[in-house]
Parts: sequence; C-alpha cells; structure tokens
Amino acid sequence: MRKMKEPAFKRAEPDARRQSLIEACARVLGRAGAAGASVRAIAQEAGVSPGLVNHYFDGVDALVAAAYAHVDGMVTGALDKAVGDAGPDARDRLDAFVTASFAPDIADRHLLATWVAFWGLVTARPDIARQHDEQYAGFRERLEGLLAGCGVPASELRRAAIAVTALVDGLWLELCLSPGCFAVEEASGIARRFLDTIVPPRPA
Amino acid sequence: MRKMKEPAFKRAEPDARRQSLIEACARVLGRAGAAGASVRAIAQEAGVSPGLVNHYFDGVDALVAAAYAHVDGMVTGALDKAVGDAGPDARDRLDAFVTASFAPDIADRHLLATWVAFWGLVTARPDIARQHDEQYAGFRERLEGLLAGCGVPASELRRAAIAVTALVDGLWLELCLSPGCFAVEEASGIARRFLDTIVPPRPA
DNA sequence: CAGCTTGTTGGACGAACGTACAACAAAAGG
DNA sequence: CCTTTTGTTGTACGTTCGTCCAACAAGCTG
Repeated sequence: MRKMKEPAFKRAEPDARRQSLIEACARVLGRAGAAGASVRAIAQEAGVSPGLVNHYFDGVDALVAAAYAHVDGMVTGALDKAVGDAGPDARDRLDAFVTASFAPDIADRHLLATWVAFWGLVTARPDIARQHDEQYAGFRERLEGLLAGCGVPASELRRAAIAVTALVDGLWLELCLSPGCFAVEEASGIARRFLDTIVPPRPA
Repeated sequence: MRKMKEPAFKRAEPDARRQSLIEACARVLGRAGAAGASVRAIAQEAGVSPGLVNHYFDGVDALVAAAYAHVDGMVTGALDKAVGDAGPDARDRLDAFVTASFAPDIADRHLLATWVAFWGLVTARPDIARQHDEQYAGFRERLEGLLAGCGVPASELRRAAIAVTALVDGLWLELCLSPGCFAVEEASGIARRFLDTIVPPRPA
C-alpha cells in the first residue's frame, strides 16, 4: 500500500479562517471564561498554530470584539427568524421577539461569557466602547420598529425601546447567571405583561 | 538633626488589612479591568508586598469575590440610606430605592468593572455562582419588602420583585456601558413609570 | 531590655503569556 | 515540471504571572 503523504495543513480563504478563529474564541470563552482565552488556547481550539491568531487579528482583544459581533449577529438572526415566523400581526411579532430572547440557546451561560468578556473591554478601550454603542443602538432601533408597528406613538418610541431593552436584558442576564432562580416562562411572562402597559390595546 | 529610623512597614489588624486589600482590588478592577487585576498590581495599589495577597486570600479569584461582596454591601448601604431619607410613605421609599440605583456613584463604570469581573467567575466556579445567587436573593428580598409596603399582593410579590430588579439592572448596566446613550433622569423616570403599573394607586 | 510571636517582606522559581520572525509547504500560474 | 506566492507553521524571546518560603522586623510579653 502506497503511503500517501497527507498535507500537513490546509489553506483556507482568509474570511473562512477568520470565522473559524472567531467561533473557536467564542467556544473557549464559554468554556473557560475570559481568563482562559489566551492566544494559544484559541489557536488549539481552532486546530491551527498559535501564530495564526496574530496574523489575522491585532491581539486577543480584537478577536474577542469580533467574537462579540459574531454572537450578536447570531442572536439578531435568531430573533429576526422568530419575528418572521410569528405571522403578520404586529403584536404577535413583538411578543415573539421578546420570547425568543429567552430561548435556551440564547439565554445561555456560554453566550453570556462572550458578553462578559466584551463588557470587560468596554471600560478600558474607547474603540470597543464605540462598538458597543453601535450594536446596542442597532438592537434598540430594531425594537423601535416593532413597537411602532404596534401603535406606540413616535414621541414615546425612544423611551419605550430603552425600557423594553433594559427589562429584557435584565431578565436575560439573571437567567444566565442564576438559571435556577426563575423559569424561562416567568421571564417571558413578565416581559409580555410589561409590553401590555406600553402598547395600546389591539383594536377589537 | 537626629535620624529617626522609621518602621519599614506597619502591622495591621487582620480584618483591616483584608479590607484594605479588598478596596485596592476594587480600585484596580475599576482602573484596569479584570485583565489588569494581578496579585502584584493589587499589592502595589494597597502599598504592601505581593506576598500578602496570598497570605490573606486563596488566589485572586477569592479576592475578587470578596471585592464584589464589599461593593455590593456599599451599594446596599447607599440604597438603604436613600430609603431611610425618603420619609415614611411607602411609595416614596420605593421610588427612592430605584432612583438611588442610578445615582452617579452607583451607576458608575468603575463599579461595573467589579461586577463584570465577578460575573466572569460565575460561569466557571460553582462556589462563586452560589455566592451570586445568595446576594441576588438578598437584593430581591429587600425589594419585596418595599413592594409589599406599597400594597402589592403577596401572590404577585415574587414576580414583581423579579421584574423590577431586572428593569433596574438593565437600565443600570446600560447606563454604565453607554453613559451618553440616555440620561439618569430618563432611567429613573422609566423605572418609576413601571412601578406605577405594578403598584396599586395610593388611596386618596 | 531580652525574647517571642507573627505579620510582612522580597526574591526565587517554573509556567504561561503575547509577540515576532525565519523557514516551510500548499496551491496557483506558467 | 518548475516557479511564485503566501497562508501556515513552529520556535525562540522577553515579560509577567501565581506560588512559595526563608529571612526579617514590628510590637507584645515578661
């Protein structure tokens, strides 16, 4: 039997390699927290040599920021899908949005780890603080659209979006940190009842 | 002039020394984040030699946990003082509680850093997760007392406390992360309006 | 003042870190 | 098949980390 010399490694498209590093970073963060997210650990998780991390990213911080953006995009995608599946009714779509925020794969400790690692960088690094501002504004903008569809007047839109975002985030955070404290159904129930107080009742 | 030989160091009561290390840890966390909170940095901040940290705490994690407990105690104290200063009316006391949660020295980036560092440990360490559960339960219990005083029925007390805690925490978190996004007055206004929806109106 | 207790020091040690770079090899082009 | 390109490797370097512990000295006791 002829010995086939297998390639020692495979080249990848730069974007694909970046993506695999980002996902490896998110996995390491979920498993070992920010303290364990070293260049070596991430490279090993991605199955590449340590040198590649610095070849694609300017240090671990930039990689964590990219991982945050990636996870944020996944969450946004999941929420958008939930809204799309909810049908045409505006209030149903809004309810689907907040309910999906507490789905098991969203309100998850491993996802929280990426968020926490990112928050840890916001304090010290102005450029990352700006990234947070932008992504947060995007989240609120999306929510404002759903609220407007439910008849929330434009003058109250901003305030309502801030409030709903805060409540959902607070519930989501506590759900991740203390999963046994209250149930997912309680969280979405609380959020929906809150929506009742800021969304005009449906026309009969 | 006689040269007085000053002592090279001063002994301290164990509790006082622990306290000074805890406060130094909180300051370092606020300045440099969890990444910069090394044994050496904390010891230097406290003005002692590095060896003392391991003499009083089992590693940096335990010190961070103690710093979290300390900061949490300070926040609790500030909120209690605000409630005490609010007078006898139950609703005034409840309003004071949530308003004080957004005071400049509470909704502060430097305080958030301690929280974030602690949250980063919750994921990986069961004992620290338990500590979080306990302190969070304490916060909610306190809030339940205020809500009960306002006439919230016992059957809804738990749900209401979870909801208010989540909203306040969500607003507080965003206020720390993006101070320019909305004002403190907006946050407390949102929280108070929410309280109107779960607290029975005052008797005329 | 001498002796004892122990809080405190400060450096030694190995491990792990981020960084940088020369060598290598996979894939593409001629 | 040879050459070129460049994604990838692996290592070496200096730094910083947490841990440990023998030596030191502050302050109490007698």
